[in-house]
Amino acid sequence: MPKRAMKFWLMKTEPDVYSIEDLERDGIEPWEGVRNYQARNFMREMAEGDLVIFYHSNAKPPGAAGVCRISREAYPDDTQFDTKSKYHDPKSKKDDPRWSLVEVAFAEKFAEPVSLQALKDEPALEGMLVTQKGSRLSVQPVERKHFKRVLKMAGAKTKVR
DNA sequence: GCCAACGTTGGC
DNA sequence: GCCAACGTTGGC
Repeated sequence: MPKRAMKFWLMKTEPDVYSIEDLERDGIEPWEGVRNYQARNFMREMAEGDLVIFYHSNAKPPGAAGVCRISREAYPDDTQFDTKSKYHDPKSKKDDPRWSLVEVAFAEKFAEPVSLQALKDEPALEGMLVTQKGSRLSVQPVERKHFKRVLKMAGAKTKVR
């Protein structure tokens, strides 16, 4: 079977909790704690090699901080069964896990983050979910043309054809 | 710290 | 199934 075409995503994180610098240090990180069905469903669509804009929310300023890629496709998030975890979900069943995670691998940290304001000000990014008011979704699909534009704005090393 | 947006929960 | 109450996200 041929591999499906690469897809593009955006994942949000608060840099106080987990930043692009943390990922640069760690190399690979299991993306624990997503507890939103829409975000979970997008993670389940991800395949190894997909590229992700690493987005800093609740930052000064908020914006795109770098790039990572999916290094392992979705599997059950163990923290849902851990009563000591803040991500514990008492309603999730071992034989039918409710929450999944993917693993992401560091690709690059932008020399300068591309701020949310800059994303909003770029006409070529019209329609990009993250620029829309009230968009709270922490895992989002990104159109190829939008992804490429963000890379260009960042002067990124990562190249997409 | 405020608050708009929006997802989830639970009573009915 | 409706919807009010509540909780969370995340920009500002």
